[in-house]
Amino acid sequence: MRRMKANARERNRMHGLNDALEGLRRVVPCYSKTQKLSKIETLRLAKNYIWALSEVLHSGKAPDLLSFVQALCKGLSQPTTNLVAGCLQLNPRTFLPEQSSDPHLQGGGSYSFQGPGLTPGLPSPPYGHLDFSHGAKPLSYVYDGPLLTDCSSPAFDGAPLSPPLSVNGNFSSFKQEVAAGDFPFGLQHYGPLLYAPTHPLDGLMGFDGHAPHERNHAPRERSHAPHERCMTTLNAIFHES
DNA sequence: TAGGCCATCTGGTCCT
DNA sequence: AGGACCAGATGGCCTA
Repeated sequence: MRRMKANARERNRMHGLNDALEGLRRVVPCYSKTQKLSKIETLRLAKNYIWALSEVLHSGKAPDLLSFVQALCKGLSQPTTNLVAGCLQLNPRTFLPEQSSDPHLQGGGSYSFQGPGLTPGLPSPPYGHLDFSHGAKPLSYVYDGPLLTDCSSPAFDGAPLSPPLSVNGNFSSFKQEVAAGDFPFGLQHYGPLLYAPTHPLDGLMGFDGHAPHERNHAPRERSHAPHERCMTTLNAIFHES
């Protein structure tokens, strides 16, 4: 009997852990209900995302899109990298050195974006890590197509991405909390690029089409303090640049 | 079929 | 003593 009770507690505990992880999935880039990131990839992407945003805050400058995506993808598996690239409507081959024809990407060298990287002393992921020999590239380098997101149009030439993903899944959980012009983390900087709608929040529905209010969340209290200060700072940074 | 991912069970350890 | 936390083992499911 004690063992059964302990098992039930452990089950509940793990469910709580999974719920928290699902919450994390919703706030990192590329949230999709149909193509869920694995637990480990969710944690890695979250770590990269935090680091990339911190870097933006620290530097006070808006990063170019390629640097940002590279930071996000550092240490991620190839499928997850494809997913992130697909979310941002980029061709992963344009920032994966082993797949690029760019002479700058050949002959080794390390990507100068000193991201979170691998924890010293810990084994490398089995799938390797991104190793860039070039610095940031202008946006036109990575993407020369129409800049408006249209999930129905081919965003890149044949790179496998199934099912099609929308960047709009990103930040979807903030939709109910953020007013127009107050987009989290200043990403309205990329509005014309990433969001087809004119309103910065119009595109926040993920491609699998659930609205945040459909989720079974208890109404959350808005926390104004550090979160909003952060947003304000980042908004200012993106607007200035 | 192998490998990745996951949920669950289980026993050990630590904390209250 | 009981609960929380952790890591190892196991089996199921899915995909390449």
